[in-house]
Amino acid sequence: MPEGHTIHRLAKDYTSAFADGTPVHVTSPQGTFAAAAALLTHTPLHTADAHGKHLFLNFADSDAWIHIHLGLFGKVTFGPAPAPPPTDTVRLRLANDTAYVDLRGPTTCALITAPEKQAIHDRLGPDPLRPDADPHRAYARISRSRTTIAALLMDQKVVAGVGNVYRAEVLFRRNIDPYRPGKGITPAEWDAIWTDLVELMREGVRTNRIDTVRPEHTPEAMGRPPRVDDHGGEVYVYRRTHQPCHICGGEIRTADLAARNLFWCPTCQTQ
DNA sequence: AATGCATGCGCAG
DNA sequence: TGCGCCTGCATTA
Repeated sequence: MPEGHTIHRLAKDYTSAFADGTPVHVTSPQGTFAAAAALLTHTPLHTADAHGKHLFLNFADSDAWIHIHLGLFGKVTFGPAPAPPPTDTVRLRLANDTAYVDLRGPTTCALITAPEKQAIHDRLGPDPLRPDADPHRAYARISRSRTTIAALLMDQKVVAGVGNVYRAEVLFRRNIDPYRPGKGITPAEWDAIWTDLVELMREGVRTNRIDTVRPEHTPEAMGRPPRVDDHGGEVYVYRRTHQPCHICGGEIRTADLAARNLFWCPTCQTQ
């Protein structure tokens, strides 16, 4: 689930469901966050903010923030009131008269101060989904680095919010060999990657899934049988190992890169 | 029932 | 580079 688009979407969804000025019932059935929940409960949610894969919730009359990071398998479930009895893995539940939302399995769910929140912003790279993002900051690091562009795109200090799916897909869309060192990436190439990330991730926020296949390459447009990728979006290479490339028909390859699975088409990605 | 795997990340060495 | 951590689901036995 969680790449940056998911988190920005969650910020919107938390806001629209709970930041209406009415008090929110905050609980932590699983227990770990119970003390903090008790401090915040019965106050209204004020704002939600997202930077990369980090989500922040702020409650009225409090300068503290709930800092949430979903990690690899954190999940958030929204539903209408009345909320069902929580299962014992629910780390954080918000509930009001109309809705509830449950958080399970996050790497992080902690109450932090405003300076601590700022420190997180400071250590994250520009986020293609934030209006204040400066892509040149990312390029300054990339253009100095001998690390592969595939690894750099996953480094949250370089770019915030890109995960394994967007990494693989944007490199495919730009025909870029994932193993090229960052310092070989030209300003024009980085500009194209960044522009593509902005477009793809905005679309991801809107649809709440990752679709990267251009209209002219859909199975219908290519005269191929319809296809459903098993993670809920239409993609070119992510988890399509040994399947035919939508464009050249060659086999999609996979390899370990920095403890993650990399997917790419060696025929198309030669730039 | 047990195992493996995942769109993540921080830490030790 | 490898390990642990958070959870749920699919696959294997």
